[in-house]
Order: sequence, then structure tokens, then C-alpha cells
Amino acid sequence: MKQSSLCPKFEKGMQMLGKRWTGLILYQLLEGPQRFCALEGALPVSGRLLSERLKDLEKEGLVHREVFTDSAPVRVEYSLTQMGLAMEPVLKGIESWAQEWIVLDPKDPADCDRSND
Amino acid sequence: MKQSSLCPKFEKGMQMLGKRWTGLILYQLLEGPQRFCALEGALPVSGRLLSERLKDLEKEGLVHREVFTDSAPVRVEYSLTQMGLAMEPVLKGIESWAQEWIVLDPKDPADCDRSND
DNA sequence: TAAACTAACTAACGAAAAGTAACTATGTTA
DNA sequence: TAACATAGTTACTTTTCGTTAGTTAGTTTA
Repeated sequence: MKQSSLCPKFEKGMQMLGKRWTGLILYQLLEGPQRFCALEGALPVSGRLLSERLKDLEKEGLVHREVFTDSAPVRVEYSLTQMGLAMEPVLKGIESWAQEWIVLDPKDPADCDRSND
Repeated sequence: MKQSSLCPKFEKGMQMLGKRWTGLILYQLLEGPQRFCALEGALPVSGRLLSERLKDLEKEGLVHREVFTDSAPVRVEYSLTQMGLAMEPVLKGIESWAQEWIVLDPKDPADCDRSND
């Protein structure tokens, strides 16, 4: 692999966001702490990859994983750390950009607005 | 593939940015129109993928491709369209986020600042 | 005039990552 | 005890990536 003249921090950041699903997972977690199955249900990602991505994100420090042994079948909750939360403006920025610029096939109704949560 | 409850526009946007190199290519193009070989030199991406990504980005409307037949050996310049330029705040946002939060191995000096161009 | 060079790609191929489905461990409800 | 749910993991196939080599077209060099 070649060397680039870019800032290595930026490059690393883009490398993370430039992995499939990472952005969507973080975005979904902006809604608040969520369990594995909730994320799996909300996103079009398979359990295998979701598990993998969450592990990566935890390792990188964007996501916190907490296991609750008290309740019924063990419950695992994922939430954003400070570092993850700091991504909010970026994610919202992508959302606005998409709202403004992306045109979908005319067949889909495809309209949504979550900017007011 | 499952169905998600996310806004399809946002999902599509993330799908684009969530492809390897896309973000870096756009970021590099913020510097101004550039030729194929310049991009290839500036980024750690191979010619094959650069070509593929540029084609995608052109198709999606973020990048404009212009061929100059006047000068020496044919010259091809890539530049951002309005849609591509509109990504600037997002890309700069990722940059700031990375500057603030990403920690690299202590061996790399890894410090840079392009926020003032 | 032909060999070598440059820019901008494209093709082929092995390697890595993603998608899908089935399976596991643990506990719960019928 | 059988069927169900959560939170994964394993095994297998398909897709995407990365590398190297080759192509097209015009340019300089000898």
C-alpha cells in the first residue's frame, strides 16, 4: 500500500467511517443506548457484521458495551461514548446533505425527517 | 438484505461515504480540480479503485470529469460539483473530529492541520 | 521512423471482507 | 420437556479489494 500525504488521523477517521455499516450504527445509537437485537432490527445489517462492527467500535472507543445480568435473559446494551457522541454533528451533517442532494428512484416515496428528535 | 427503518436518502448517503476511499477522494478534491495521476499520487489508493470510485462519484453527481484534448497528452481533470462541494462541512467535520479524538501509536509523530486552507 | 515514455485507464487473479444460514449457550415460558 | 428469545459464533458463498500487467493514444528522443 502506498503512502499518502494526508493527515494520518483524518485518514484513520475516514477509514472507520468508510467501513460499511459503521456510520449507520453510530447514527442509530444517537437515539440512545440500545440492545443488540434492537440494532439488528433497525439496520439492514446481519448479526455477524453487526457483532463485528460493534466490537471494532468498542475497541476504537466510540461505543460502550454493557451487560446486564439482572434481568431475564442476559441483556447487552450498546451506547455511545463521548468520542462517539462527538460524531453527532458529522452524522447529522451527512443526513442533511443526503436530504438536500440525494435523489432516489421516483418509484420510492422516500421522504423522511429525523432532524427534529 | 433486510429492510431498515432509516431514511433511504440518508442510508444511500452513508452507503456512498461508507465505501472505502470515497471520503478521501472527495476531501482531496476540496483542494481544487485535479488530474487522475495527482489523485493517485496524493492518496494511498490504487489506480484501479481510484478509477472505479471516480466513475461512481461521477455517476452519483458529486464529481465532474473533464477531458482536455488541447494540451500535450490528453489531460483529464476531476472536480467537485455543487453536490460534491456541499460535502465540505461533513468532510471538515470528520477532520476536526479525528484531530480531537483519534490517538495514534505514539511512535508516529502524526500531527497535521489543514483546517486553514 | 521507431523505441521509449507518459497519462489514463482496463483485465486478470488471488486475498480479504461481506452476506446468508445454521448453530450454540443460556435462560424463559407453555 | 419442547419451543422461544437474546447474543452471539461458525461455516460457506459471493462480492469487493489490492496488485501486477497490459492497453490506447499521443510525445519526446535518437
